[in-house]
Amino acid sequence: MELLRSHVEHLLTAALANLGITNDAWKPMISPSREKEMGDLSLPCFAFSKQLSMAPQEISAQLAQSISPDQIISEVNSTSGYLNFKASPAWLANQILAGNIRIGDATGKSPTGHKSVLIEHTSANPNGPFHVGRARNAILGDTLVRLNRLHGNEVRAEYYVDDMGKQVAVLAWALEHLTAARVEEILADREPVNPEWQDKPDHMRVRWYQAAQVLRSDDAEKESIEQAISSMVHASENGDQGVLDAFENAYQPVLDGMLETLNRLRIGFDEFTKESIFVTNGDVSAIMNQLSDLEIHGIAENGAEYLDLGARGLKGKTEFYFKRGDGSSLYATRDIAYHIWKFQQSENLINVLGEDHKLQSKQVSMTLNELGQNSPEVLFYSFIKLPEGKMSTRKGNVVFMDDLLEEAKAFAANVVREIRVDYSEEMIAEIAEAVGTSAVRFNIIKVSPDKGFTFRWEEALSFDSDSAPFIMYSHTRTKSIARKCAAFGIEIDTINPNEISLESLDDCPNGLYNLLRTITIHNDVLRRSVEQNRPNLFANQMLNLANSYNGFYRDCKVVEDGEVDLLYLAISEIASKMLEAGMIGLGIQPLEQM
RNA sequence: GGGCGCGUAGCACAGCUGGAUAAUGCGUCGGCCUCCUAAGCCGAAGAUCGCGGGUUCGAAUCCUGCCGCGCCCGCCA
Repeated sequence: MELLRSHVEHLLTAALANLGITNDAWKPMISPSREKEMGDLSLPCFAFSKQLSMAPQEISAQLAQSISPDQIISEVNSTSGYLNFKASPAWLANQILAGNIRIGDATGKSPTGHKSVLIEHTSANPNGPFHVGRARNAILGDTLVRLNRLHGNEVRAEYYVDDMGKQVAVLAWALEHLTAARVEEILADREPVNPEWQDKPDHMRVRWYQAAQVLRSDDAEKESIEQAISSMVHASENGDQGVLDAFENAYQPVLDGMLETLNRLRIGFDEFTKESIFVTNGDVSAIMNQLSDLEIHGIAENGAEYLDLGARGLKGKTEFYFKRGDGSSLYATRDIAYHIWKFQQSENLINVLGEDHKLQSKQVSMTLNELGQNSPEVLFYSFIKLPEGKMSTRKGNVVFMDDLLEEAKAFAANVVREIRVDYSEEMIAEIAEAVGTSAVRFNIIKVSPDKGFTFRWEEALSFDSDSAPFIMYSHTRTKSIARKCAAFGIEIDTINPNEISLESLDDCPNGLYNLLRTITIHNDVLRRSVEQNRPNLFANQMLNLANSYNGFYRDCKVVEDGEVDLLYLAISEIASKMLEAGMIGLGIQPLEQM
């Protein structure tokens, strides 16, 4: 698209000069045409009106008159004050066939070196299985990782393991002090564990955690329990290796279970960093000392220390505490140490956080700035609600990701079984797994992260035109065509794009023209999506690409009467590769057939 | 009470670096399988872009007030 833009700018510079406009202020005003019927790029002429004392319609009409179509631009027209440029189909096809449109690779094997990015996401407390709400973080974060790779960035995906807070302490305490029978007795009034997950430690051990939570609020001994937990927390914060080991033994199997769920969604990490490291290696106390030297630093009566971020413009609650009265650190303090370490790994940091972390994140960023550090980019997302209200583990008002994935797979299997009667059960299972997991991911990333949305089973399991299976389906059509052509003895890889005749494009079918145009802007959308950390923009582009391919499929028969149209085949193959790369970028699993 | 975010057809949402007739899916109504996979395609109906004010040649988009919803306002994580 950049090439088209610079060509249009070139044509316009001359045309506008004739009207007496010599500055460049109009250049950023050239934008993709909203009315696709009219053109690819448009220039609104309203702004020239005053300077030229002419009606905008008249200006655009005169400009259209003075610019004649060429190899690249097949049409220049003027409507209601807009000057529209339409790219020539043959030129578009030529660009695409010549490989000037980047297909990309989301696997991270071939970063083209835009920049390096460290993305931290998920970082969920290892105390129980993922529910749909917590999983939004992982899906959003992993998609960001993939899209950055597709864009050519070198990405490292990080999970920050909270291995020393109260949550782990509660879990460790429970595992040490409660028998299985006691746990079930305490949780007698709750839903039992789904037998399906009886061997999955995240589902099992969360029972201990939940039982402990009950005891902490109701039990006669709750004070001594609280004391026991609190002393474990303190010991861990002082770097007590015995306690830290006990914590690890408690949470590691839970974390493994959680990662198994993510793995099924094709979500993985390059590195796990434990919070405790920054305490045991001394970073945290060094930072507390630095913070104590800052001008905006303050001390409470009991010796606790804070920064007065109000002095730096923070509104609302302005004291940011980084040290407790007993001298120990807080979560946020350790987070600052973690960020400083992360900045040593990469200049560009992105965090994925729930909206409940907004204030905390702001405080951390401001403090980092005080220490002369940059602040990370943060993608915040709103929570997923259930029709009955907020998701709450305590009320049993949750949808576990493991259950959703099973449901999605079963639902997909039913669909496949119904419409592909000749498929084996093995094939059906494979397709259903891919469709189910892809659909779950896509349904979460297609909506804007700052929109809180309500989880509904019928929508999560919807495989209609706005979903991953729609994209997957278009892609399998490309595969089906390729197989058919191979059966005719055509080796796709041996086709030389330069030898394909573009003559037929003088009368380009609409479906083909639309596909060419969608392919051309594909990378512009990707760039925007990555730069703005908004995966939903690219998700939408992928729907458009699939939709355009379907139009091409309708209008252009690659194989007809036993004859293969090489131009159509070449375009179909490029669309296929672009679909596949984009699908991997969104975590959708491409299939040969479905 | 204060801070941040959201409010677009019956439902769910896109668009928000200001620009043309507000895009899409579900649902509703109608059409397309002797033709590369119909999980598809084509068409119809359906919107005072929460309400009021402002800036502008032009506002769903920017500013402001109000209303509604969400999140936060721990020496928790």
